[in-house]
Amino acid sequence: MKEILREIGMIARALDSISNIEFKEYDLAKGQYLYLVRIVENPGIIQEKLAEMIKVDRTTAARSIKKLEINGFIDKRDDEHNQKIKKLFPTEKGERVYHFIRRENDHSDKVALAGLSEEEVEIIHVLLQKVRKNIETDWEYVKKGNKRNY
Amino acid sequence: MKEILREIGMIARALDSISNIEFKEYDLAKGQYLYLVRIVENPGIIQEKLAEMIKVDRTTAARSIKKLEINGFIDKRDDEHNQKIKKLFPTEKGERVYHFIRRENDHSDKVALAGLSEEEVEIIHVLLQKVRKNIETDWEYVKKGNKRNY
DNA sequence: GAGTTTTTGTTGCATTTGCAACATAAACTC
DNA sequence: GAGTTTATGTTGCAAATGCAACAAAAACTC
Repeated sequence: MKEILREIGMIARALDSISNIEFKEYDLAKGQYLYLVRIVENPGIIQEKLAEMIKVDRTTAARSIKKLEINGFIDKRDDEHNQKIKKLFPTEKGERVYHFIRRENDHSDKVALAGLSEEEVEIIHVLLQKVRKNIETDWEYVKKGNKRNY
Repeated sequence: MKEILREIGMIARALDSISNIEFKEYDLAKGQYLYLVRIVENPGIIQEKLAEMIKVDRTTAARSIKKLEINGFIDKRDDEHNQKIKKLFPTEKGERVYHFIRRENDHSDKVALAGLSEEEVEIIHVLLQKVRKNIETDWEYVKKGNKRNY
């Protein structure tokens, strides 16, 4: 069995660690950059969907988002037709910081992909998307309290 | 810029989340499976190296390992020639649980790689190793307090 | 081999994380 | 449309996480 997932774990932890260190400069606490980029790119998204998108616990997302709001990076707005949901939008400050996050993330992407040809980048991208889709099915299944069989 | 790293982050969080839920059955707390598998596969490793291998903060590793010891999954042994280091070894209980972890991890690998051909699995494996090597350089650099330029 | 730097390990503290458990609006069922 | 189930959001804990700061052994420098 090829240990794909161990490699992925190492890469993800290393990157997350780097980002968290680098974003302290913008007063973003651990993990908050994840939420902010998605809110900027998907304005109006609700936190439940955001948690699914990022693959993080609902309650963790709730608290990170609350903190983003308190610190003025995003706004929560009521929906006209649905009283229950709160749509998320970036503030101007959030938009501004977004550009720094993108710059950093793009740099990390470049570093990570150094030495790969364009075709290889294309291939790994496609394959990773497949892997992600494969695994998110199980994630949702297990998160809902179901038991996998193996 | 291909968003490779975002895919990797999603996959890693989903997998980690699944594993943590599934390993509670064996009284392994969040993240502990990471350390245990590496100790079984690299008996005698010291915690500093383990932290580097996993790509986690030294102090986080220290505490996870302490808990693994308290709960009887591993032993810490003194080195004959070096008073400072403590070598880590699995106990019988640790070895036993290791097999369940491997079974689970192998299953996750299988799920993740469903629909990929053997060649594709080989390719993604090779490419991920390259990416991991690329990024671990930066991780060590930033963890030591250096600043990246971008 | 004295002095310096690096390696390895620890503890204190503030923060994030996530499961359980709850609340209520919305959607669905009959 | 009353009753049930699902979707969305929250709060209370208990635990993991990670930075700062410290300690001491080991390795290096001259």
